[in-house]
Amino acid sequence: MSTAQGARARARTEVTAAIKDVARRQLAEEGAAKLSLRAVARELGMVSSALYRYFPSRDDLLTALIIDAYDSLGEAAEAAHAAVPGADPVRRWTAVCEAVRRWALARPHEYALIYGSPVPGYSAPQTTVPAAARVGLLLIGIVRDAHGAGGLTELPLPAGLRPEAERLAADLAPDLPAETAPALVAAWAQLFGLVGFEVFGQLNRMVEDREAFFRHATTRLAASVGLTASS
Amino acid sequence: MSTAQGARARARTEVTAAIKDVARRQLAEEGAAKLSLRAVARELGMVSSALYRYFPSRDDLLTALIIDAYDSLGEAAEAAHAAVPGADPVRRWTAVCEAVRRWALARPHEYALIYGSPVPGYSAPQTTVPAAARVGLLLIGIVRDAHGAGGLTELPLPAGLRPEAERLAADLAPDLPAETAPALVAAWAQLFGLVGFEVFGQLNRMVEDREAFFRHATTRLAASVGLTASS
DNA sequence: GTCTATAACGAGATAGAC
DNA sequence: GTCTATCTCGTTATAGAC
Repeated sequence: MSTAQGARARARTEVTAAIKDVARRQLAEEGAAKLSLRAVARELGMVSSALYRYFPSRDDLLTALIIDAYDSLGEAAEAAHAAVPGADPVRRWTAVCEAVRRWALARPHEYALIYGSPVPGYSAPQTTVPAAARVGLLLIGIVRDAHGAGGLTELPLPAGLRPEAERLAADLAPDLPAETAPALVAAWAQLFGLVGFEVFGQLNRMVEDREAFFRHATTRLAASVGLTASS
Repeated sequence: MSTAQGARARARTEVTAAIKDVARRQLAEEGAAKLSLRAVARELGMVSSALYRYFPSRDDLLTALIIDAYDSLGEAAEAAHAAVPGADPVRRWTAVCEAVRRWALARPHEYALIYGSPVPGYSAPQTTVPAAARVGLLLIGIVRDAHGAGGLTELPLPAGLRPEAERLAADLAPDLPAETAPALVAAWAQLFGLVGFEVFGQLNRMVEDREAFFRHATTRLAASVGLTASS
């Protein structure tokens, strides 16, 4: 973070990074459930007790890896969003979705860590929330911009969902019409359904041109939250 | 299977079932990655080598659990489908989606086994494919019936996706319009995105009335494959 | 033939004494 | 920080009971 750090502090961040790198490799080979401080220490030529100076417990190391993964994904999504020229919200939406997909395909094990099965015996602390929210906030921002430009389609909202929609909207996007909020949450979950199916192999032997399939599906997702082209 | 089985065969199926029951409990407690033949044997008062009469390897036990889970889910979905009175395809669609959701919420660990992160070092054999396909085939059948009744909405199909759409349609539903096939696969993946987000806790502290949220989202999924009410 | 139990292998994790 | 004794694991060979 800060550029001016003493040699001691720099050494500490370097060792911390090395620990996380090795842990990530173990994640890929054995899965998060078997992540073991001892094995990480062995691979680093350290003794396990030395690791506790950097991470107080295995769960804290896991938490750090989870936050890093969310942040890396969020960064990739934000970079893709920023790189889209023009103001077309559908283009921005699909660019973010594509970035999520590419990130997940490049790092399937980190994807599994944050969007796969929960790790038995581990419960993520609140610390992970801000990093986890980045992609969602980005998607909300796209819809908000489109709404500001007057280009949001109206969406259906059954009477039974109205209370929940208003609660959600108050939490997530008070400036958007209430019916947009559940549509956004649903689209967000559905995006990760599409990505997860590809990353976890459920599309094997079924979809071949995944690029085209995914692009079409996410374009229709954009429509499902009220976005229309070049508004 | 066959009702007329000797005492020997009955004993065998009973022991097989007991092994799987204990294994399922271990799945819930430790996760699939740590499923251990020895621990299962210990809990059954058997010796580990005896299990090899029933399952040639740990992976074969895992495979059996996976197939059972897919079949249990498929059965629940098919029962829900059969219980819907009338011919409204949207009602049938949402009933199947609801059944999938309820099944997953009641058995989160079995859900994780089939739709969560892959088990490290394990690769599912082709034997799992028929059981895994049941929910998908059910959804295809609903759309096919609606199409037969002349009640399918037209769907957009970008030029770039046409070859893939036709390949998919030839594989999955030759009697349906080509543009329906990718929409169906996408809706299928998105359904499990919605379910997975709820089961794995991603909706915690966000969506409260999950019943209403899910119903609305799956109703809109039905529309995304071309279904309309009471056709 | 069908099953269970004993014993063992090689590999890896783990706990504690030093 | 190191070493050792003791656990776990999947899997196999073998011998004996029904």
